Amino acid sequence: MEEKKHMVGGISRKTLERLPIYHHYLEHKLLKEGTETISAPSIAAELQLNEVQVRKDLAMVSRNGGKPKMGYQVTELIKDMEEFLGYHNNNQAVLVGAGSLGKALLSYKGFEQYGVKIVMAFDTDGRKVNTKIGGKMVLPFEMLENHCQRMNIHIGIITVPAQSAQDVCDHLVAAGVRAIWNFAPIHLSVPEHVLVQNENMAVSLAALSKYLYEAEKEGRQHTKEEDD
Amino acid sequence: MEEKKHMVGGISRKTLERLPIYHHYLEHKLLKEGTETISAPSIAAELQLNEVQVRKDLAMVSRNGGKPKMGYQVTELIKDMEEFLGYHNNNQAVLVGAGSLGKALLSYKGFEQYGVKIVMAFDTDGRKVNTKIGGKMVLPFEMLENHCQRMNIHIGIITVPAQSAQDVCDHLVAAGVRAIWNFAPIHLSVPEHVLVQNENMAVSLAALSKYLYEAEKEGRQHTKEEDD
DNA sequence: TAGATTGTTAATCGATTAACAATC
DNA sequence: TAGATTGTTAATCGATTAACAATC
Repeated sequence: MEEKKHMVGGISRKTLERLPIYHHYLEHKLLKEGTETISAPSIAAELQLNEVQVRKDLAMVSRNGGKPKMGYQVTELIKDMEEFLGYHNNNQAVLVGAGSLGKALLSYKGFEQYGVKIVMAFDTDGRKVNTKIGGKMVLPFEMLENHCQRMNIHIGIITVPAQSAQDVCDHLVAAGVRAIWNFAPIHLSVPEHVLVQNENMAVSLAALSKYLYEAEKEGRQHTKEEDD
Repeated sequence: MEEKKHMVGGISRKTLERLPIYHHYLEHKLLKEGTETISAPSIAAELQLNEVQVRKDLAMVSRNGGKPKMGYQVTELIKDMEEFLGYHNNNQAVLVGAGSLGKALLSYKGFEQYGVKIVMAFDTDGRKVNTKIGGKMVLPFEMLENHCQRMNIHIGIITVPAQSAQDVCDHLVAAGVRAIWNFAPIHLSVPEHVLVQNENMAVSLAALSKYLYEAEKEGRQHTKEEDD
């Protein structure tokens, strides 16, 4: 019964994160240069990744594999990646919390390409309710469960403040949502069958800032040593 | 000379990501319950993390450590975390690309708490230039280098489309920026001394969607087996 | 004291990287 | 053929988890 959480369909989360980067690179490369075949080492060099890592990732998704000396057919590789990533899946998602971050996600065009479509939003703020953002209706929060159940929606996005996030989460779960993308900076408690992915914007920037701070501290020390 | 990239000031990236979660939990707990001391095991239980992991993380940031049987002083622990994370650093950042994502980041209140402040934005779109978003001026892109140099800004945020990202990145580097938070879904080439942190919204959602898809596929298989 | 909790050392686990035989 | 590239097995590396002695 126990599943390995970091593996999904035999593929690691890390690989899954790299695939769209390859995909974007390949599409662009193809469009610009019309290259027909490409090798793992050349991708690795371009994206500054390890050769073996790229080879393994590609081996993971490629149906027919590559040919020694030639590499992979670009168009075929792109197709295999899209298939693997579920570009054609058309999963529907709802968003709760039409604040500035919610608005940005509603307006963001990049999701549909990956097979996920945000179909509507919910908010408790009367001024936002019944407006359209990014072409999607913002509905009153009370209608969440009804709509999600009727439309059989399995993905929920939480962009409400921390204090209401758990409540929103509970309603999403009650409405049958199985996967939650959480932007509130708190830990959500959910039943075992529900997936939660946390995304904390502030954390990312804080980490970057901390890195910079430490790097510059080390830099100053080096400079000092050199001055001696 | 070679540095371990995943370590910064002796702390791993993973730990750095967990610290703000502890911080938020502690502040909230303190505010709500007025608890004076807290133990690593109780935090671990609440946040569904491993006990040892929490203990190690806390040992990393805590100045005076905890007392056996008692645990940590909550207020002290909060202070140590803030100190460690650089809440009081007041790093300045600029953002390039005032599209919907850029707007959301400009309006987001959560960054300043972590010691980072976005002070202005740049865009090439004449309709956006000289407006204010989230209280911050949007200036013409041509003024980027001048302003960044004069204000000695070291953090840049890229929220432009993929095709202009490398160009924007080059300008930021030329302007003296040392750390870049990149939302464009491409690999940026930068000099060795510049830190790049990639953030791809679509990838996160794609990964979640893929997980869900696989989980449901497995679920269906189980159901089938049970049906037999 | 007894026992909860700390801090640390050792074992495990996963992901990355290196090494290499197979092959076009 | 020779050599670039693939796919895979083994070694390394980091992060997580387990075990345990120290201590209040």
